[in-house]
Amino acid sequence: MAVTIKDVAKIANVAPSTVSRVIANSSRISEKTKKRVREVMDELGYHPNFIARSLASHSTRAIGLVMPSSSDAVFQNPFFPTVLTGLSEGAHAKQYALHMTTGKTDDEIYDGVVAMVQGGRVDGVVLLYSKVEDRVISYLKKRDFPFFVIGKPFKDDENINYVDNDNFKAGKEVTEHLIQLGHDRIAFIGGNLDLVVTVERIEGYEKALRNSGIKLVDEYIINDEFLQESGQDAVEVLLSLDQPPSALVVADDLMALGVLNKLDEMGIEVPKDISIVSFNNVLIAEMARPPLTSVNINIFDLGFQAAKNLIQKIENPEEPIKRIIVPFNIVTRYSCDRPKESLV
Amino acid sequence: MAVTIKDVAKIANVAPSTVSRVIANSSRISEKTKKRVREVMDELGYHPNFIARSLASHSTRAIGLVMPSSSDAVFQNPFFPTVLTGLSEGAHAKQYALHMTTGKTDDEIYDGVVAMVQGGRVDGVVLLYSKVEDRVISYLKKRDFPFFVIGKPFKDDENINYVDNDNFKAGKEVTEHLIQLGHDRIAFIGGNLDLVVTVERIEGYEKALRNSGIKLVDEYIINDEFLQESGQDAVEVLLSLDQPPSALVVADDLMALGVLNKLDEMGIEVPKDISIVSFNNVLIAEMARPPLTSVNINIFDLGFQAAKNLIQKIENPEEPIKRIIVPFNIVTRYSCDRPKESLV
DNA sequence: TTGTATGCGTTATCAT
DNA sequence: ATGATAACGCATACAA
Repeated sequence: MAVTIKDVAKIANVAPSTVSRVIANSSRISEKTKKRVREVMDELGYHPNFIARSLASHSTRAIGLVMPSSSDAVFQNPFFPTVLTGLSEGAHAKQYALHMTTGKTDDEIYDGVVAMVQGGRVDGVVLLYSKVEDRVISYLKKRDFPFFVIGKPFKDDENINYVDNDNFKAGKEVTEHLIQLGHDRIAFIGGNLDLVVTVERIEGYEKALRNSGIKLVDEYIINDEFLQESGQDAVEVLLSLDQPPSALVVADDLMALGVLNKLDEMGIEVPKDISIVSFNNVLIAEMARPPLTSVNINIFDLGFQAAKNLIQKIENPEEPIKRIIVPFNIVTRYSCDRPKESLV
Repeated sequence: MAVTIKDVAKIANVAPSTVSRVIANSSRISEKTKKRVREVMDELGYHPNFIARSLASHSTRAIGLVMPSSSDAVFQNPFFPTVLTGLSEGAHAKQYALHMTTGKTDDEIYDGVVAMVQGGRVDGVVLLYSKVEDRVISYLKKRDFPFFVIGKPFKDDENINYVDNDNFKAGKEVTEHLIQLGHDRIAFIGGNLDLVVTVERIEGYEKALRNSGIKLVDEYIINDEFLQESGQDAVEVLLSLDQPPSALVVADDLMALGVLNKLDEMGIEVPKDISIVSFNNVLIAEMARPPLTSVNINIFDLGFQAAKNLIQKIENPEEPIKRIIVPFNIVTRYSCDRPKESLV
């Protein structure tokens, strides 16, 4: 058995409760006693037992992470490690640890969350956006358990804590960027329509077009999974139109890479023949040829803010519902240019 | 407060200990009682408290993950989420959860591990290879705490559980692949020499050359961080040699992407002018232009085996030291060809 | 300022 | 086959 509070107490000639108070740095303990006790702790290599502490104090100093199903494509996206880094630093700053459950199906995930929460393993939960949200969210709400969503929830978003970008605005600005360059045939290649992020970016895109008096073309909007293959398919469809677009708004860098490859295959040059802007600004945006103009959504901050604010909520349950909007900025690289007069 | 074992006991008219036995599905409880107790559990929505259980049973059913420092480049590498997926599935299969600590510096990481272990938060630990290993490993060994390393440890590897590929063999086969195509001016662009993986791949590379009677050229071996920029620098140096190489072995896909970009800039075509093979076979290997021939090291399995075998070790402390070698295979794509007679 | 006693929700050891 | 009771290691209300 490891050294416990009692061992320390015995050697320091104090009561266990005194040791406990020294650990908590209670103001009601004399400095002299503190010093002596601390020396003994060092001497014995004492470390508090988190489990016992949790049981007695009803607080674990751990926050639960609900991942998308591990079979999901999101896992392959560089978005994921980055947001994790942010979460991790946000948690670490307040001495919290991260606790993960995963599952291959939505049911497994749900069960994992329930076990984690009811089992008292965590003090709060962060949901990395995915489709399971519905059940998990309603469960957490019913239990009145502290949680934050990264990305905007499907519904009831006034009553749910979340951290997100202003994706409408991002979609709009990115489209305006292309309009300013002179484009008026702008297509949108997006992700899964079940995701709020996709819908909002499309709406921003449409708003920008409308504001500029450019008429919307239904065929210019294509949605599919956040995968690179779909990027490729989309390109084929778009470029076989009578009036192919001269610019593309692509909802994800990885998809944009697929688009880039397909265009290369077809002998179409970027940005000479067609312009591209994408979202997320992960490493590959920079490494693509040409380097992609991309919206930096500050993925790290998304995670960091989620952790930070969740912990605030945990430590102060009276905190009101919060919706944190992380700013974005467009990182201009070399994938956009003025339109050519004709394409193909 | 949540519903406890006592509440269930009271309503089911049994002792708390009986309920506990029902949860454990003890064979010494009659089916009739089990049924009744279970009904009450469902009725009340009972879920066992992990914390209390852990305290009493000295087992947390959680495994700790030691990440590289979050500022590290590894975090940017797609290797990371994939290995995490493997770990997660391996853990989940045995109903274990994952518990993460991270830190920005090696000291923070070390402290995190100590707190996690001494605090009794986890039953075992998996180290995702990094440079901190030294202190952390010696601490864990001293405490005789169950752990596995992903990747080969720096030293003392006969006494440490690890999961790894045969990187010597991989380096050798990949080089042979190029030799068979007719190359004899083959360079190696590797990662940090502090990493065992780098050293082993180089040794395999050298072995292959020696076996074929090709003499080693010092200038043909360049080592740097696992980053894309270094890939670029390396290319400049290599191609300015009197006898520039006709083929490159690159230790990581991400680096290879940097190499590819640089070559593209210089107007050198792959694989016509120069051939490339790389390692890890992450998504970008497939998405690069041209798609890269890469060594599939089965990253998922690295994680999965680590979790699985660690849990075995936890549940059966008598298990001997294990060294698990995960097989690899070369995935041939379009980045290799026969050498041209002259380059530049 | 410090000590004593009790409880947190389980599991485990004795009994019966 | 089941019940009573003592740990597990710590926090805290109450005493002193």
